[in-house]
Amino acid sequence: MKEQKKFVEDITSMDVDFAKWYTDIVKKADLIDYSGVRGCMVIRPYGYAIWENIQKALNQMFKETGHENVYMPMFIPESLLQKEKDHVEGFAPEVAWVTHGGSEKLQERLCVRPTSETLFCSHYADIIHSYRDLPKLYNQWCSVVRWEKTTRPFLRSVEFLWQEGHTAHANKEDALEETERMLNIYAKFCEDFLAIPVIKGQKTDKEKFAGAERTYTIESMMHDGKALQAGTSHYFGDGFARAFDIQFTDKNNELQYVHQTSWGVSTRLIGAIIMMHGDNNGLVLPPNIAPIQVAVIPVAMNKPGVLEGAKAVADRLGAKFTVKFDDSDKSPGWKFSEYEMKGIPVRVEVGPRDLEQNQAVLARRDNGEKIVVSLDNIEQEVANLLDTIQKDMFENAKKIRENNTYYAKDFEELKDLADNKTGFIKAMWCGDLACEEKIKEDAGLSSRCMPFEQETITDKCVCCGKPAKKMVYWGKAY
RNA sequence: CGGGGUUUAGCGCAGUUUGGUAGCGCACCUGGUUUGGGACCAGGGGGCCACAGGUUCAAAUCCUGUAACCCCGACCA
Repeated sequence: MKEQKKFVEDITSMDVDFAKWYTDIVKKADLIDYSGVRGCMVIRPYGYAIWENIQKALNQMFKETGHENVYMPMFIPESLLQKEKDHVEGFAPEVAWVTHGGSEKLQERLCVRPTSETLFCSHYADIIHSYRDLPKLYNQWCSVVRWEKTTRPFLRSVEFLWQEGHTAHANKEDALEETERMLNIYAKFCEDFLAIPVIKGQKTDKEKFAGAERTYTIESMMHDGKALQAGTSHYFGDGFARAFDIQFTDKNNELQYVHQTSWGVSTRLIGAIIMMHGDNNGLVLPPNIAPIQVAVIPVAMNKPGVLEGAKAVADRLGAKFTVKFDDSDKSPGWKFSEYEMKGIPVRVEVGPRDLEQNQAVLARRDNGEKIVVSLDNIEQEVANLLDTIQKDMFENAKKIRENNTYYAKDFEELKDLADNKTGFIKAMWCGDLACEEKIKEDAGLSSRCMPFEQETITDKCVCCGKPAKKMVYWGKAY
């Protein structure tokens, strides 16, 4: 961020206390409110509107690739959850249980879904019989519950909103292709809509999803250099199919197990937007996801013609963009700060001087620049500006990531970087769990992913010096 | 789950040391003047001082316990 005048005094500066800055924004931009239940938040209209835009864009991409939306129950009988061993071990520590219905104790307790693999599998076992039934490409939008010990709005809460796709395929190749396809969709969505650059790669066995054979991930880097897993796509092989007995008859009249995938992104993406783009004046939203793209503010609106003139500009822009016209009797300065806090990409000021000269002032949220444009082609000017802002925000985010990405050739370098920098560290790895654990233990870094785009830094593992198998991104994560 | 902190009006806080009428700023309501970076004047409304027990003539204040939230670490979308 360039040196930018700070207009809003009651947001903690991000360089003073990043965590406090984050919670200030989340509250002051009216995204959430805390609720009476520990770790659960009220998502307020403005925050929810961002989520609705995320849903809208992703839903379209899912449907274009043949997926259908469904809804599964929120309760999972204990016996069902128990069916896949790795899966239950991964989730058991953080599930919430329902033990009573009214005053009656239940025969079998029900878990509130932490994720719905087991429900989809049990349903798929019922409805898949023939190769003609495949693939099954289902997705659901819902909330899930994980009894997290420490929580932060959007980044980690006890209940959160997400989408989970669950698909069943006739063979390994189709399933793997689906796993990659969905990861690519997530990556495209993050980059094109959220202006968040991501690194695509595979999780190590230690970090992969409970029950998965492979987990693909998109990893992003926040403003403070810490890593955030923005989305994951899992390949299950036929492990769940065997546990849940999901079989079909193939063309040769032989019984086969299906191969499955699952993939999800959550309201955590909203946290990513905040931490990626926000500044000391508040939220900064990429135009492609902002619930309000343009705020039109009349200045000195009791002067003759001003209110009407400004309203006319707002109406014209409203035909092409989502526009907020604010004719409340707050002072213009108050409105400027308020819409900056809320991250609205473009502000249009219309005052007596402007109307006299057939012009308006456009102010960019991302860098504070103001330009004066003619009213004649203001729609085009605003369209261009929104476009430029979206691109600049992405480029800026990329620069932050580049400036905070390091290389380590040996353990000493790795440790030194871990102690003195926050960011991604690229280093070679032999593939042994022991080394991954040692790096976590001694340097405080977790493996973020083995990127699809591999580089060769050295031929030896950064930890043990044995021959390296993969280049890995390491970092401190949210 | 460890370590620290907080809890008084919608929000942010003072008052607690030394017990004695519940306060300030912002927000809110009414009327008026204003408006190019969080306007001003006047009037007004709003509180079981987190909860439960004690001590006392008297408790926001002292004692005991409980809960919620925040921050920092270990585990996770």
